[in-house]
Amino acid sequence: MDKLQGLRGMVDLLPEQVLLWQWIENKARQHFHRASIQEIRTPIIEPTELFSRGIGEATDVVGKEMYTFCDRGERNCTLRPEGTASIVRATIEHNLLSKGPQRLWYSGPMFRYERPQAGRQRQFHQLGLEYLGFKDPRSDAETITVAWDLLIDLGLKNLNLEINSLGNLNDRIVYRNHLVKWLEERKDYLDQTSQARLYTNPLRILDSKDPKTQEILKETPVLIDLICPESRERLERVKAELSNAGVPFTVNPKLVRGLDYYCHTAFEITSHQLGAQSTICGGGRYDGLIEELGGKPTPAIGWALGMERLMLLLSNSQPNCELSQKDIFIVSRGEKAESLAMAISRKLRKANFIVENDLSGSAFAKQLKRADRSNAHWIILIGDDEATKGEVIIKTNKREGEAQTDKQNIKIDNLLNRLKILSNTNH
RNA sequence: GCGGGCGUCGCCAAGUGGUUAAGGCAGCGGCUUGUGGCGCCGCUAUUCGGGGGUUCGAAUCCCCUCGCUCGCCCCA
Repeated sequence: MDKLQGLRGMVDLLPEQVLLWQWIENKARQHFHRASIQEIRTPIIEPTELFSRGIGEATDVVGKEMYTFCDRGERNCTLRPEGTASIVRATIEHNLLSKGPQRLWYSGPMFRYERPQAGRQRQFHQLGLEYLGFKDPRSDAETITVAWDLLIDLGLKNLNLEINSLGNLNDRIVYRNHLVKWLEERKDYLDQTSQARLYTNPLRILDSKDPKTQEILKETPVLIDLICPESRERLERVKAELSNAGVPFTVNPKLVRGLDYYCHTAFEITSHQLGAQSTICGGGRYDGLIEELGGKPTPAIGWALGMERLMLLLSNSQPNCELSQKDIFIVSRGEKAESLAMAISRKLRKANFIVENDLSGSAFAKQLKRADRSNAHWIILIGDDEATKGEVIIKTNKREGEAQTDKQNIKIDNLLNRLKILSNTNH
């Protein structure tokens, strides 16, 4: 019989890792809550068209990375490769903007069919933020600041924030022509992929990691010099607000993002400790997307951060999320005692104690060994003798250096009170 | 989709052509049929990701395949 395995690029989160995830999720929830940002949850399957129209037909994500299939009703479906399109769809579908601008956050699995590597999986998780109906440059600054503060609060160090302005649609068309013309004159010096990209997606050439291409790009005209006055003003204001907030950043004129919908402000937070996939959080403004998807023209900005990449950084610095502490470990042997242990464990749980009941039926010595390792504060021990007398033995778990511990017999009726007293004096 | 590295027990591993595949941790059982971190003893891979081939003989060599991993591409 062959061993069954999970699908390539799909990763299980084991109990130990889940603790860290929960810790992060709680932090994030606090930050969002305090910034008046509300959670939204949308399905992970959407009509394929939502993404092909929203993200852009020519992008890699849509072109070759989507999990697309037909359901039994012949609908063309896709597992979401990112969150923004879904949020926009839901916002339009339920007319949320009629109540005014929306500050929303989401988290959940995304799917992209790529070759897995460090910081990249086929199912991965994003935590994201969308400000819909916000036009003022302060909204750009606020979203970025929320991301920054969260990451700092999580204990991350050595982060780099880069921002850029992509201008408006017209700016990009003008710039694109400009850039293509300029690069055509130097075509022979470009690397293969960049040459191929010259007419399909020339802006992405700016991102090339090829050293020779990078050398040429040093001289290249940059979009930021050609953007419209409105966009320039916005960038200046965003910079000013970030400075006011004490958030360090650099302007990177070559920062372009892979999804078509971005305009004006674009930004990325990266860490060199991540390997090749160094972006931990990325986003930007998408003023045209809502209209593109059938809503009224509405400005918006948002970002997403990769949970797995965050975990990668956090597992180096091991934050202070402790293993769940246990209050009580119950050891029992014999049918009468075992039944009593069942009843007691339930009673104690109702009183909010964290209790593990040993169900192995193995010898006392074995069960006690397990109790020892369980990190429980107290051990309750029940044999048939005790069960018959209507009592249990309670001991404190051994600590380092202690040779012996007190044990005392207690009537079952007094157990709960006794434990309450003990837990008040003990910790 | 394209490159490089790797794949021996639940985990960490030794072994690089020759009779029964080290060791450690964890697990289980015992010493102690009912009282704990230690110790001692025992058990736990007919099999080296899978399939085929070379050979008298393969975990060790060759081919294919699957998986993991790192990088390219791209993105969070």
